[in-house]
Order: sequence, then structure tokens, then C-alpha cells
Amino acid sequence: MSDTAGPSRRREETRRRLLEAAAEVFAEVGMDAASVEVICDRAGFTRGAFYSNFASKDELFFALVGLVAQERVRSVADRVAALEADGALDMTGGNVVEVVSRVLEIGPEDRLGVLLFNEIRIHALRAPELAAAYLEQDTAILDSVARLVDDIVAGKDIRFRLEPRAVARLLMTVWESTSVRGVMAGLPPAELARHTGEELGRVAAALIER
Amino acid sequence: MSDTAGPSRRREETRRRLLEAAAEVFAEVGMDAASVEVICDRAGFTRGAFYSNFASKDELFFALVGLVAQERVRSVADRVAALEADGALDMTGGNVVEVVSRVLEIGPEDRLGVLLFNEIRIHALRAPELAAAYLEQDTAILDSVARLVDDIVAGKDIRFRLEPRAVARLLMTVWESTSVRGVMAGLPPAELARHTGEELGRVAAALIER
DNA sequence: AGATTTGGATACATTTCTGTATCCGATGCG
DNA sequence: CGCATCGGATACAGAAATGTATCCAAATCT
Repeated sequence: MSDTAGPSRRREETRRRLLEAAAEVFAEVGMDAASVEVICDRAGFTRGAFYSNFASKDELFFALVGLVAQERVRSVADRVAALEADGALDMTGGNVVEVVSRVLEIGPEDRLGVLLFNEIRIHALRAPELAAAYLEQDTAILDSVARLVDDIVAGKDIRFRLEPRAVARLLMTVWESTSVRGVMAGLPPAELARHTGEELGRVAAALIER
Repeated sequence: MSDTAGPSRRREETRRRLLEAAAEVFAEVGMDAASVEVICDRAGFTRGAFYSNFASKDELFFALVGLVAQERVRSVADRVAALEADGALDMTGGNVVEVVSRVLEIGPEDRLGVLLFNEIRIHALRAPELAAAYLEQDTAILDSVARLVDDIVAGKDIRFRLEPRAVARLLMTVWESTSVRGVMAGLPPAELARHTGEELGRVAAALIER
């Protein structure tokens, strides 16, 4: 057996399933209202398995936050990179609004995704360690989007009425707030995406200097 | 004693103190992590008093949400009315940005206020009854702000690049998101207000048609 | 002032959750 | 093929929270 024996495949898999189940439960009822038992049931394990993998619910939550943040950042960065590679930005035919919308359609666009995101957010508001991680993620995404905006400006003869970073911030903000209101109004996923897209479009259009 | 005996003054006062304490505790640790005991301690009562006034923590939470929403709506409406009465909107000297900022400096501008607001928000995301109340409040405030924007447009020779309602929405959204990030970054109250104000200013300026 | 009602305190029963210690089966190795 | 280790299940003890039934003091009324 090697010194640096990493976790076995089996172990990794149960960790993964526990994290996945926790993500659902946290989204549904919130981190504090979620009992370890319920998470385990959902994952198909007993609490024994849980405490064999995590020291506490808090530890699992932290781990989950890390994963979600990483995934979000990666997802946005990938999309931006893909758009740049496609050369979609140089095409004069392409619609700015559409490009931006495509990038902000982040991962789990559905109800649960929005819920989990907001659950994480409110915990970050209370726990300084989480706040740091949250702001870091936020800045990383902002950077990606700002870079995209920059590219758009460079490629086309379009000017925004705000610096790229401010435009990016505004778009992210609108996306977030619109999706929250959409979920609250009970919009089905398709409507949610459409509505958010339209809203982003209007704002983006208003920011374009003609 | 009369049929329609309303709650005695004493009773009203303890209810009020319980609600006040609950608002603090909910803001600090969240509704689910807050035990009834802690709320009572904070208010200077025992659980006996609590259950004599509320059927459960949930009931108290609902009551609190109602109060907070009402207070928010009233506060904004009052400010708008005050500004209109002052004739501040007709004065060409007045700064649009300043006017808007003044209106959005809502009630408990501090950390706890932001926390409580977000706590309510996430519960509204999960509970349909709350969602309805939340959206109603949101719309009421939007109406007030939109009306203010309308007045500004009417009074001065200023035009926005979006319809008043959309401008109002955007300003509210920016206010919310900026204050959240400010709290997360640990900004002291004064900085928080200043930063949020500046951010609002930039956005408002970008939306003004020159 | 005495009687009555009201409102909060006390005490208790119950539930729920957490965390740990131990057991047992499966998996990997010699 | 037998042995050792790993990983999840089971069982248990303790803590914390809830809700209720009862009690006592203070306010109110006559």
C-alpha cells in the first residue's frame, strides 16, 4: 500500500453521491433545516456512511460550496472561450444580446439551481470564510464576462455607455435578480430562461451607444 | 368586558418585543437555525410567553414578514411623497442620482437589515404563500420608484433610455446586489451607503439620454 | 379592598438530531 | 484460498428543541 493512498474509487463515489443528494436537499429546504438523515436517505446510505466521509454537515456544506463555485466559474469561462474560438464575436451578423445570454445561461438553470445558489449566498453573508470564497468566485465570473464584453467591443464597432467591467456587473446582476423573481413567480424552466434572456437583452440594448 | 376585546396593551408590547428580537436573531443566524429559546432570551421572556402569543416559530415568521414588507413599502412611498411635496424634482439644480439614492436608502440600511431581507427572500423562494407576499411588496416598491422616475422625467428635460418602470427595476436591482456584496465584503455602514450610492449613480447616469 | 381575569413563568413529556463506538460484509492482497 | 483492511451499517448515548399543562403574580373591574 502506497504512502499517498488516495481515496478508493468506492469511497469517492459515495462522497459524490452524498454531495449530490445534499445539493438537492439544501436547495429544497435550506442547509439548516436539512438533517443529515434526510441527506443520507436521499443518497441511499445511512448516517454511518456520512460520518465516515464527513466530520459534520458543515464540513460537507463547505465542500459543496467549493465544488459549486468551481463548476460555475469553469462553466462561464468555458463558454466565453468557446465563443471566442468560434469567432462568433467577429461576425457582424451576431447579436450582442444573444451572445451575452448564451454565456449567462449557467449550469443548472432550473429552480433548484437558483435555490442552491441563493442558499450559498446567504450563508456567505454570515460566514466570513464563505464570504471570501463567494466574492472570489463572483470576481472570477465577472472577469470572464468582462473579457467577453471587451472582445465584443473590440471586434465590432459597438461602444457601451459603461466600461466593460461595469457592463458585465450589470448583466450578472440583472440575470440573478430576474431569475430569482422568475422562480418565485413559479415560471416553468423554459419561461424562466426566455424571460431572463429578454430582460438581459433590454438592458444590454440600453447600454449600447448608438 | 366587551365582546370585541382587542389585545391588551401589555400583550401588544410583548408581541412587539418578541418580533423585534426575532428579527435580530433571524438576521444573525437564519430562521431555521434560530431556536425559540434564543429569541425569547433576547426579548427577555421565557418560552411560555412565546407560546402564549404565537402558535409556532413559523407563525411568528409570517407575521414578521408581513410587518417588514409593510414597513418597507411605506418607507419608500413616504420618501417619494416627501420628495414630490418638496418640489425637489422640479428644481433644475437637483441631481437625479441624489434623488434616487435618497429614496432607496431604505430603513435598516445596516448589515442586519440586508441579512433579514435576504433571509425573507430565500424563504419566499421556497414557500408559495411567502412568494406571493414578497412579489406584491416588490411590485409596490417598484411602483413607487417608477412613479418617482416618471416625475423626474416630467419635471426636467431628462430622458431615460428605458421606460420608467424598467429604470426603476434596474435601480432596485443594483441597490440590492451592491448592498449584498458590500455586506459580504464587511464594509462598515457608512462605506456601505456610500458605495451603494455611487454604484447607483453610475448606472443612473448611463441610462440618461443626453 | 376583594374578586376575577389575563399573561407570563415553571415544569414536564416527547421528539428529533447529532455524534460515536462497534460490528459485519465486501474488496483487495499474498 | 485464506487473511487483512476498508467502508458502510447498526446500535446507543446524549443533547437540544418543541409543545403543553399547570401555576402564580399582576393588572382590571366592581
